[in-house]
Amino acid sequence: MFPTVNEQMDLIKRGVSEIIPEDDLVRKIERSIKSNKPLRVKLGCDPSRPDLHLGHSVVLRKLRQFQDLGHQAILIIGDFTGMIGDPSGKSKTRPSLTLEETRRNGQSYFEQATRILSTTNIRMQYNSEWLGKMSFADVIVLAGKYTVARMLERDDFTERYKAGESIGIHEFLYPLAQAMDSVAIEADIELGGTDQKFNLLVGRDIQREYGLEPQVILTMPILVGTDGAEKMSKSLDNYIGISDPPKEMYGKTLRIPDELIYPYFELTTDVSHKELAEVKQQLSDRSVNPRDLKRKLARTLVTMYHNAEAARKAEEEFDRIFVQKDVPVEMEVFPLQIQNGGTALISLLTEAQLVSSRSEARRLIDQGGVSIDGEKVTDANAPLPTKKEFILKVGKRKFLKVVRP
RNA sequence: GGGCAGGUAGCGAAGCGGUCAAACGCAUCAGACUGUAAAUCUGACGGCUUAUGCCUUCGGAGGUUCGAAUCCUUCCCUGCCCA
Repeated sequence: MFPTVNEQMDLIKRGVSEIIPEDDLVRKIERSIKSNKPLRVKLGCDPSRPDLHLGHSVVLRKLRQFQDLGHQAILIIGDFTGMIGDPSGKSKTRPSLTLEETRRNGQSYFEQATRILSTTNIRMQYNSEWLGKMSFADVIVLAGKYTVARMLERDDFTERYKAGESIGIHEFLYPLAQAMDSVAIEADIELGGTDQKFNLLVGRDIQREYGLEPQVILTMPILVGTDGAEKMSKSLDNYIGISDPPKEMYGKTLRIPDELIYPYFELTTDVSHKELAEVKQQLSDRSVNPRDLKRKLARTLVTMYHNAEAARKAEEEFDRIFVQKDVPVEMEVFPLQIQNGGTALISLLTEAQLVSSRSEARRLIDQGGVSIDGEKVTDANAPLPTKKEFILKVGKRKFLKVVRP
């Protein structure tokens, strides 16, 4: 029923950053084969930001591989911490989510995750189920199993401590809470990004404390965002969402810096070892225009999350707009209200929400960022064309078809 | 509980009675160049019917002053040291 140990390890090791400890993993797999029992592979999810992007896909894809090998995927929705509200770091005390909201987000997370995961051997659990039942005494007992010194080993704690920044006591509790998830579901393996390494390791210690066999931890590289600098995240707006419409997904991909072409191929697509090596070669000897590799990457991604036809169309549209400098085939239509005065263009820009303030509209016009039917508008007070409809372009890629009633 | 140092625009960080909507850097946006890449250059970067004009901002609330981000009072928040 299960592939052999070697076959399994071969697939599992692909693209991972670390497996700790590797021989324990081998042992667990051997035992799973012998007893014909799937391993429980855990992945924790944060329900406060339910929009999944390629960054999440890296670890989800790894989880999918475990499923394909016949193992059991367990998604833990961290609704408990979501309900408390996590004021850690810079983010001002995040309003706590209600139970309803966490459920809704959890559901949405699940739906998106199953664009990558198989729905057959998957389980989703909310951690409030067990964390919510713990008494204060239970928490103190749990807290007693770890020490401040060990907590401070975590990189970001060390740094913040040295820098004299605040660290809330509850922040020490989160790794422990996460560890309790592993205890509750008796995880065999826990996946996470490399930035999760510490938390995952705490899980091992705490499982041991509760008399369980420690989980094997498996970390995946962190995907750099489209800005080429920071970790991909929605709040930094440097992400490619797995639910992004084809055109957007294609466009965003083509806009990534060249250095990301290889890592993106490696971490977010299924291309074979051979193709990967080829890409690497082509990038280093410049035998292929990096743009073409990027186009291939973009097509691959759109095909994965949509389909080949969508990818073809997205590429066509992209070329149309940016290579031929033409306008999109379809664009949003804005019915023009009756306006008077010479500032109608500014009003139009704000009303259509293409800019956030009138000052911004003026600024854009002054800088040549606005055009009507391909003609740059330089005078903010120029009247709008009187024709029945015209095309407004704002910035590099915002188009609007304006029609008169 | 005591002492000290801080809280300035998305972030970092100047300013310490008028010339401050607030230097500078980063991020961002627009333009040029390109492969809508990178790098580079130019400009913008609180809001308003664009105006050598007005309005709202420098943790909160009061106060002193012709005038406050800058001085005083008080409150809140953060860090460090001592207990």
